[in-house]
Amino acid sequence: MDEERVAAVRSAMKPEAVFISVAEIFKALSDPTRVRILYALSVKELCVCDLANLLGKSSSSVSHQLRLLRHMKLVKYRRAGKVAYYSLDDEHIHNLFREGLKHAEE
Amino acid sequence: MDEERVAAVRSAMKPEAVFISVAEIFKALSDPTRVRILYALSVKELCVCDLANLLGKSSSSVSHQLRLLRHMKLVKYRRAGKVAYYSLDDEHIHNLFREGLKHAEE
DNA sequence: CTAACGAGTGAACAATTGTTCATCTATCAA
DNA sequence: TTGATAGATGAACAATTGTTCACTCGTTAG
Repeated sequence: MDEERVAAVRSAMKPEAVFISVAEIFKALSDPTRVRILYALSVKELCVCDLANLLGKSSSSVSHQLRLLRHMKLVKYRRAGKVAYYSLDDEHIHNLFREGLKHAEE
Repeated sequence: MDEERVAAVRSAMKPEAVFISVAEIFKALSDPTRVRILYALSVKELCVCDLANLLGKSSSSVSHQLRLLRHMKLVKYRRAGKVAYYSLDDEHIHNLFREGLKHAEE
C-alpha cells in the first residue's frame, strides 16, 4: 500500500454525506419498475391506474413506488377529484436517464 | 383510466430488456461504498489494499464490490505482481457520476 | 344517502443485498 | 523451501427490498 497515494486521494474525497446522497439518487433508479414508470412519465402525464395497466402491476405496487419517487422529488402529482396525475418533477432526471440509456444500449 | 392515453405511451415504451439494463447500471451505483470506490478511482488508480485503507473497509469487502463493478465493466484492473491496480473502465461513468453529483448537491 | 372507484398505506412475506468469516491461490522475500 | 502478503471467493448472516394483502380515506355517480 502506498501511503502517499492514499493520502492524495483522501484529501480529494467529498464528505460522506455526499456519497450517500448520490447513492440514494441512483438507488431510486435501480429498479426496472421504477425505470419504466419514469420513462412512461417522460412521455406523458399519467394516473396511478394508467401506470398499473401499462406496466401490468397492481395499483398498490405502483402507488408504493410512486411514493418513493415522490419522496426523492423525482415525480410530482396533481389531484383531479379521485384521480392523481403524476409527472416528472424536473428535467435533471431526463439527463440522468439519457445517460443511463446510452450505457444500456451498448 | 384513459385507454387512448395509455396506448400512446405504450407504443413509445422500449423493450423490457432495455429497462432492465438501465436499472442494472444504476443499481451498480446505488451503494455508498461503491460510489466512494468509483469516486476514488476517478482521482487515481488504486489497489485493493489502498481502497480498503481509504474507506475503512476490509479488503474482502472491497474485493467483492470490485468484482461486481468489474462484471458491470465499470472498472478495469492490471496486475503488477501481488498487487491489482484498479481504475475506471471508461469515461461514460464520469458523466453519469457528475450528473448524480449535481442532483446530490442541491 | 349509499355503493363503487381511485388511491394511499402498514404489515407480512420471499428475494436480494452487503458484510464478515474462513479458506484458497499466487507472488515475493528471506 | 518457508512464511508473509495481496487478492479472490463461497457460505452464512442480518438488513433491506419489492410485492401482495387487507384495509382505509376521499370523491363521485346513482
